[in-house]
Amino acid sequence: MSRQLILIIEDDEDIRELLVYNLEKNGYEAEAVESGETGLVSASRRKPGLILLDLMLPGMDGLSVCRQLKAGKATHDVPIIIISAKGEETDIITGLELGADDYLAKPFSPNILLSRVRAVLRRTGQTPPDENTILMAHDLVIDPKKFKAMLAGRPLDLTTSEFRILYYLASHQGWVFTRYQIMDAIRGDGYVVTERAIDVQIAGLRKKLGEYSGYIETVRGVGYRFLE
Amino acid sequence: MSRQLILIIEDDEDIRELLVYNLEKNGYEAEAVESGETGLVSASRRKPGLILLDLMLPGMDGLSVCRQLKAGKATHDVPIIIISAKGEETDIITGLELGADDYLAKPFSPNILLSRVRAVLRRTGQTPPDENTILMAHDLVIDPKKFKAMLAGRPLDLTTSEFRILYYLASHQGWVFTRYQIMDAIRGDGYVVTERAIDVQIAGLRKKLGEYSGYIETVRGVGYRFLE
DNA sequence: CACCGGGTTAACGTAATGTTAATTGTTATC
DNA sequence: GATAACAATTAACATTACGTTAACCCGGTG
Repeated sequence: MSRQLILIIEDDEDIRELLVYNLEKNGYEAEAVESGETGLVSASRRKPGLILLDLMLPGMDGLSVCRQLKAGKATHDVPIIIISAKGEETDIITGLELGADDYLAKPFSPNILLSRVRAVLRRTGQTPPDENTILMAHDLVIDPKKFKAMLAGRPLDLTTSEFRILYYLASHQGWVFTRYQIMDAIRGDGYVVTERAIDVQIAGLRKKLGEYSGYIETVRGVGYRFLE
Repeated sequence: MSRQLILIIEDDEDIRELLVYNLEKNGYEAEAVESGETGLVSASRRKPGLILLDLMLPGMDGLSVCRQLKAGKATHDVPIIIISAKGEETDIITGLELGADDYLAKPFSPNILLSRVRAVLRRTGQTPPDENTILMAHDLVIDPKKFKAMLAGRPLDLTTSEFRILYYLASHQGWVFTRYQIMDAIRGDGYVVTERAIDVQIAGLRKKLGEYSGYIETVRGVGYRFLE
């Protein structure tokens, strides 16, 4: 395998240099651009093995870039690590839902950066990315374009919210999300509900999953996760 | 990296010389002062890599020195090892809670001294992990995003509190924590419980760690620490 | 308007977890 | 080796978090 190219989309020059320096020192090839627009061009031209994407960009914002990358034929299976400042929780969640693989909170140390990079590359290297944005997890197939989910071959009749919850959880298998993270993801920022409301949704989902209800695990004191 | 400077604040001349001698013999640069006041000045001037601080000082007492060091902009991330005579366990605990990294009970052997010094210096060289980095320690892997801990390849079934304690301790290997520091870390500041309550949690953890229960060491009279 | 599907809440039972207090075991010190 | 201090352990008890049901709310639609 040739050296991995990592594309950095980040407007802050210091951070850009820090990233390039550390990645190159560790044997990666790094290219840095400072705007979302050039990032998109570069991504489809050079097909990097990984993209580090700042969410806070002047002009075209990070989330749009993320969306476009995931929509582009040439780039939709390039893994993305989101870089974000603190207090951008909602954006991180949206980013993850859009298909980002991980995130990195500023400020971060070189060590953390590298371990994340390695982890993502290891993960995505093993499982060659699938054709569409269709998500497959165990016996579950979720097609966000058609808004349809199939379980072991039979279609699942889900409400919109149920679908979104399932998609959100399943798109990050094994990760635990708090009830409020889930709510943010499906209803938008700061939507206020009782914790029980989420439980009820989960209960509905599980009922429809039938014998596969175990796909959604509850993590006591924390939240829920999709089985890994 | 240049030679590490170690600042010693200790009024007893014999001990001071013993320390300087042993440290210099092992390649460290050592500076010794005999009062808290001069210690503070020297600390902010020369920015040592480590401070050895006697708690029993004439004039300004050691705990105040510790507090000031931790309050000072230039010195607050310099690691501190407390030196104390026996029977000052209360002071050790306050010192640790003020932010000291470790302690050394008099009388101590050169070997112990050096191993503590090395341990602290090694630790401070590495960047502390943030809330969601995967942690690896010995045969233990802890993934806070998945809320999952693996021990020698097998998943550990922990309660939330156990998980938090383990993560907290393991993310600062070798660090001694008082029972209340541990509680503060997992339940939030000022949560009130009996000391025994923490012991019980630790006991549960150790049981689940099985043959690896030794990962959590008890430090008599002080608290607990994760094996280094 | 009345109905319907989807979503939320409130109430309550239950299982899991955490805490206490009492007992036993261990370690350090004289 | 006796004593005191501390830590581990146990079992009873208290608390918390989750799951579930049923009632309610709301917007859309016949």
